[in-house]
Amino acid sequence: MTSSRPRTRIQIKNRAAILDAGLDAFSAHGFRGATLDQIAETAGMSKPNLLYYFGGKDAIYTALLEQLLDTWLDPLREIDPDGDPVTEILGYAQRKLDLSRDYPRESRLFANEILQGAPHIHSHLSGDLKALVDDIAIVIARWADEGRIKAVDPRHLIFSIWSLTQHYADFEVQVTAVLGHAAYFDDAAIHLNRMLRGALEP
Amino acid sequence: MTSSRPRTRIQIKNRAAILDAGLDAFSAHGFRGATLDQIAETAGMSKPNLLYYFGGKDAIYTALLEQLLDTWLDPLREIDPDGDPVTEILGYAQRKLDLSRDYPRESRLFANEILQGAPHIHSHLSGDLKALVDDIAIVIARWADEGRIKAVDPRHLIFSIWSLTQHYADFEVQVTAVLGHAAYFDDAAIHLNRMLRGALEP
DNA sequence: CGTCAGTTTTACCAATTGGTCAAATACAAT
DNA sequence: ATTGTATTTGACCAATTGGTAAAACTGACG
Repeated sequence: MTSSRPRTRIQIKNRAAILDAGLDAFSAHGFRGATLDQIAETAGMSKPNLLYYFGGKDAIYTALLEQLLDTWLDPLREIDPDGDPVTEILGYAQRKLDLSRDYPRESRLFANEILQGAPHIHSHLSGDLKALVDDIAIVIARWADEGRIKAVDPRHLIFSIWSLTQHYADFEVQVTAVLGHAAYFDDAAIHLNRMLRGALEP
Repeated sequence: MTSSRPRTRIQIKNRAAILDAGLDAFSAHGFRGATLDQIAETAGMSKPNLLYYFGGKDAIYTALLEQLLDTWLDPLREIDPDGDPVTEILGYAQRKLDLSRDYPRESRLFANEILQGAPHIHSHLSGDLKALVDDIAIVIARWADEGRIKAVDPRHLIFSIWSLTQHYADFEVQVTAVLGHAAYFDDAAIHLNRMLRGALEP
């Protein structure tokens, strides 16, 4: 087992290297498709050495998922129920798009986990995540009732924002191939802003 | 090697069973994560028997991808440049959503392939797919120029429709967990129709 | 210098994986 | 019934996989 917190500098460094290598592997090949040998090599150490820091493949994967879920929902929590509806929703979409741009591997790790049926985080989805979405949905429903945004299904609006923004990380290869160039996040931001504004402004 | 076309009834049946089992496995675990043993068991035959019909793991995967790409783009081709813009675009989105509902495994297979960097279909993406999107983009750009839909980046609009609709297949577990129930495609259709209409109608 | 926890390496293992081969069996046409 | 082809099986294999055990090394501190 892994001690709850790393102590020495070398532990901090090596655990970070392993998690980074694991993120590479798991986000690209999924849990079963990634191998410890591959992770160890990317991390620049031998497999037994890697296993000195993490109890096993599961431990690396679990650590990555926990670390991810911790920060993944923050943008949603930042929505201000007392703010301007369109500004708040567009701001949330922009923050999610920023996450796709800055943490594409994390986005793909999450996508892989969901694609595989979310075996490791199913309880999180129907627990914490559902509760948070339920809260925000009430706010959005109120905004719609007050006529400050167009009528909309709050939960499906949230799904839409998730899909629209995560797509640019998860399907990066396809987006790049179709566009013929790589730096598309600014254009995506303009497009999503304009499109969502059109969909929301009464 | 596999003969180009199956001949006997038993070949047709067994090849279909293998492809179906392979679709289960590959869509859930990706190429590397799926195993021949697993596919053979699901298909109800021994591994050597399976390998009598397909040259190897790659052959099954490739056959699935080709079969998929063949039909995946059809909805896009059905867009009528001379039709009503909003009707055509909303109709396309609806057809894509129908695909997500009726062929979720195929959608996940595609998502897995892209997540892994599209090693098997990269040339298809920057070839056929790009060419087709380029064509449609011209039509959409004209519609926008003529003021028949709001100003929009045509290619990013297509990405948006892809992400919005495929999300309901690829992230099914998450959608179900957050909603608390499973039959959501009718609601999704209403939501997407309303949202896209708001984003497009001038 | 010696010591001792912290770290790394070498050698290894059992299970799984993709795949082969030849023998055995089912089946269709004569 | 017999023959030739299509199909299936059982035995097997080399490579890879996740993981272990113990020896060897490192470096800070008394």
